[in-house]
Amino acid sequence: MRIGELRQATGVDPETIRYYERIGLLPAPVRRANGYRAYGPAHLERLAFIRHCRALDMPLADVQRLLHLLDHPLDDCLDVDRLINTHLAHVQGRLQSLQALARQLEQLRGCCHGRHTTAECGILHELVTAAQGEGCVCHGGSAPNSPEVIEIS
Amino acid sequence: MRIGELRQATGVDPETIRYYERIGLLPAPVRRANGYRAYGPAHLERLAFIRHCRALDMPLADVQRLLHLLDHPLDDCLDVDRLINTHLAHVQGRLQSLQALARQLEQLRGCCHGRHTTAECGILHELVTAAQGEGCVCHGGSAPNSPEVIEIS
DNA sequence: CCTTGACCATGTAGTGACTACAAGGTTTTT
DNA sequence: AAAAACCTTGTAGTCACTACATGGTCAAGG
Repeated sequence: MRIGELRQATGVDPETIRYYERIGLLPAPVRRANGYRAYGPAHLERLAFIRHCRALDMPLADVQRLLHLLDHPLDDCLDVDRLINTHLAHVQGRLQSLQALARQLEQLRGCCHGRHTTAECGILHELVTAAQGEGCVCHGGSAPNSPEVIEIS
Repeated sequence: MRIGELRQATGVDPETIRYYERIGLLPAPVRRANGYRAYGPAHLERLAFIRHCRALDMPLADVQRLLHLLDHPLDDCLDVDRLINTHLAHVQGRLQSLQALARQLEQLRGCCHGRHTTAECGILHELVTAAQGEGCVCHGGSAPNSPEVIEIS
């Protein structure tokens, strides 16, 4: 299959597929006479595996390690267990800080009572005074730093 | 105050402070005779505001907009309300997908029964078959894509 | 006076996981 | 024959920093 057909089958953008190849995550396929990449079912399976791990929010480095373990079936599977546990702890930590975050934002939302100018805006007022006070997240806590939610079709 | 004293006061790294100045988030302060940046209390307040918003996981573009609204007190505060609501919806969405994620990982964790080779590893087996099946996250769902949790001291 | 160390300056490049071009070649469809 | 849809490579942009290289400035100690 060509790269476009692989997209059809997996929903992964060709640019992303080539990116995975560039960083050594997906093995380089053979080429047709015209230079087009020719993928087989093994590529399809591997790409699906990668996307599944990504859907579990694993960093590509972890996916790389899992793929390596898949390729070496005699290795110790304790590594897999450790990796999953570490990742789960990471996710749970982020979950907790996100929950604290949502609570803060919900409180904040109640502060703007639809007045007219930003000078009187309760939210802005809250933000300014909270930034100066001690009881706010940014004085001694940890906070999430996550850009965007991606859609995996 | 010098940039180092501003770090003392806010816990923000000088490199980050200069970065904020470079992208126009923090106004450029006056310079001493030797070229060192000289900050006043207004900078301290503004930087604390930025960090507080960041602790609420707002992207810098949103912080920029809030700072603009702060600088123009006669503007409509409905914009503030909208911004917070949009951001909260975003956070809540990410919270939900993270929860689904944690559940998946917890299930997965139970699949490795400490056997010896990765060929027999239940987790890897689960991951491979799930990637091929229909009932997994990556077939039609959305997944979080967030690198790391930052510490804001 | 000299050195050491801490501080400050600028500019550039790296991170992760893509995404978006630009500039060109190929194949299929109209 | 022309247009469209596809493929190739390479480079640069995203976000919010972070790290480094290279050099200037300043206060304390010997």
